[in-house]
Amino acid sequence: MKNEPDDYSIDNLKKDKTEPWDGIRNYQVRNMIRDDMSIGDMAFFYHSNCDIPGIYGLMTINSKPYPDHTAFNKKAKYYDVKSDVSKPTWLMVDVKYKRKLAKIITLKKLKSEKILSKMRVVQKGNRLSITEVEKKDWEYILSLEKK
DNA sequence: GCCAACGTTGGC
DNA sequence: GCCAACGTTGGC
Repeated sequence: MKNEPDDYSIDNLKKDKTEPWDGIRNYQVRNMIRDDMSIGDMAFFYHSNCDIPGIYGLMTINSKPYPDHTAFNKKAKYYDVKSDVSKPTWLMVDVKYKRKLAKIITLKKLKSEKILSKMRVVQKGNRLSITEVEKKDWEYILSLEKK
């Protein structure tokens, strides 16, 4: 799950413990939140659009999907006039801090690993802020932390 | 800051 | 329903 550290980083989450992952305004990602996420699922916290893009920490999904109320707030950055309170377009989940990685797994590193080349996050033109991680890739990435 | 890639919008 | 124009993402 990507976020810009200038906006909200792994250190912010460490301090806050849990946080609503709001601001998703992409249908593919919305569907992933709606259909594919369960409480207790693990996720990587990825820093994007920064000096060193990559995986910085681990967190867990800590809620069921629920309406992203920031879409109803005219003053919010991600206000969406088309999302109706009675039938919300956008959803979010709460995430819970687990730990920071001992070593940042950089995007550069991910790209250099042939075995991970099928991961969406390393593919050209991928713009999804949340992408699925297969179990084998998850485990392989965690093994890189210890190298 | 540049720009490729992609999603969304809206005229037709 | 097509597609040009525009906006956004995010690596570099």
